[in-house]
Amino acid sequence: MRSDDVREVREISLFSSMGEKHFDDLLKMAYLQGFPAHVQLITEGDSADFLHILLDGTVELFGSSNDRETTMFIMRPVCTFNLSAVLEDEAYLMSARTLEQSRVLMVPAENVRNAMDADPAFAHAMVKELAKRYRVVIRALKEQKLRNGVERLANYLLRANEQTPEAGKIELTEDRRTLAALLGMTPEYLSRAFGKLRKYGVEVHGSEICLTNLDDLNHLAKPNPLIDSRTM
Amino acid sequence: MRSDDVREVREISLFSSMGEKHFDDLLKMAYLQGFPAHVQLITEGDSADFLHILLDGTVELFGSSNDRETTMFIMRPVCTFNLSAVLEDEAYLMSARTLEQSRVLMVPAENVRNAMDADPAFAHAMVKELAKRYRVVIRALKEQKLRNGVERLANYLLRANEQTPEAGKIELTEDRRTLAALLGMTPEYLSRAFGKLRKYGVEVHGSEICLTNLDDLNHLAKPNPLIDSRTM
DNA sequence: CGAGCCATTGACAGAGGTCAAGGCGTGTGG
DNA sequence: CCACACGCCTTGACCTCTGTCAATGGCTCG
Repeated sequence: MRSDDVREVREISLFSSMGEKHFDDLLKMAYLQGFPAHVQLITEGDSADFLHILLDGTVELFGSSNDRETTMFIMRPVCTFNLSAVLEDEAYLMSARTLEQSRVLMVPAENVRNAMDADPAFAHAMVKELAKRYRVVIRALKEQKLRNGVERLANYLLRANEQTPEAGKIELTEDRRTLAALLGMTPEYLSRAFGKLRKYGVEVHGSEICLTNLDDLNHLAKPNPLIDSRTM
Repeated sequence: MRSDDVREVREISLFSSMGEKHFDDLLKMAYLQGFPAHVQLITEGDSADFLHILLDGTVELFGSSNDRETTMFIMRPVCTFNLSAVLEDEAYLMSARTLEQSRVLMVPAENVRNAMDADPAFAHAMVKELAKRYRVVIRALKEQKLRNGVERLANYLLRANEQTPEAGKIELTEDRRTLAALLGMTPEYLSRAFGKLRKYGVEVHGSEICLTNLDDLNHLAKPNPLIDSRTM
């Protein structure tokens, strides 16, 4: 790794509090690699050789079974993925692919486990990261079991609206197919779900969505902080 | 806590490797409490004051939103629950109730966080526990998104069959309502799902289920180790 | 023996998936 | 520059999955 990169990595919160020596050991044999869009980084079932840390770009975590596939999460920097597989020294449970050009730091799993044992500050940061991820998954499972498709879309739009610069105007960053899989439905049904939201003030113009009646939309979606406060 | 209880708790794997002093500190102000069946232990949204460790009995974790409720997990000893809320010092994301008479160790959240910082062996055990729980949830989310109701039931039966003493003969431990909620469906649909499995050799006699044609059932269920290997 | 809870069943309705067709934008090669 | 192909999104028709509501019957427990 270039020394510029090392400095950059050093500063992200996962590593900033760890000891110098342990940090150097951790990055031994680590790669900081750039990938184009639509490259598969991880295949579920493979043994967890590296902890991946997304520094730039977008990565999709997805799962497959029996010729079906579903998007589990869309990851944006800075975050780790498949940390639990590394800690447990087991197979990855999710596959990963880039959705756009991305930079990923790949740290050998062995190094991570050693650093956890050697450096309490790093262990602490990893625990925080893992606990945070855990809560994201619990929220996703609750959403999947407690809401129907239209409600999931409505709440997704309301969450996106929280993070948008201009309130009421959302720019969808993922294509329809990916969004549908993330929300747990087919692209066809997603189209219809948008249709059903029209009378709640949701206007669709390609990847730009306008919310013109937040009261009605909130009334339909009934957002719940124990499901929707997802700081990912 | 009685000294008998302390000895018993000391031996469970979460605590066995930690230092004597840290163990004593951890259990300060801790309660080991027995509960009858059908008692609510935790309400989602409350702040996480205690780490709960199930020593005997059965506990159901469930989530609610908008007048709906769903069973998230059925916990059997020995295991922790709502660990992530304790580590993050945030609100519980799931409620908990006993399904049968149970004994639960309740450790003040503050003590857990202190012990994590003070005792690397304990921190290590907590990380393992958290990583294990994380993987259970990921599997549950994959199952929910990648399988329909009948397939979820079929795979549930196959998993139960793995842990039963007499192969092909399963004793269901939860009532139909709870099983249905765990599998993400209504009790009525669960009944019909059992009906659909009849021609795959699934015979229902109350809480006892016989699997008389494992080949056909496997062919329908298509179990997948990345979803079904759930050691909970 | 009756009240009440639970599981099942039937009839029906709505949610959501599948398949096929068509429109629209984009890129490419002639 | 245009024609065409291709991929993506949408729409319609249709069907399956799943939920709702009501009725029934078995079971437990007073």
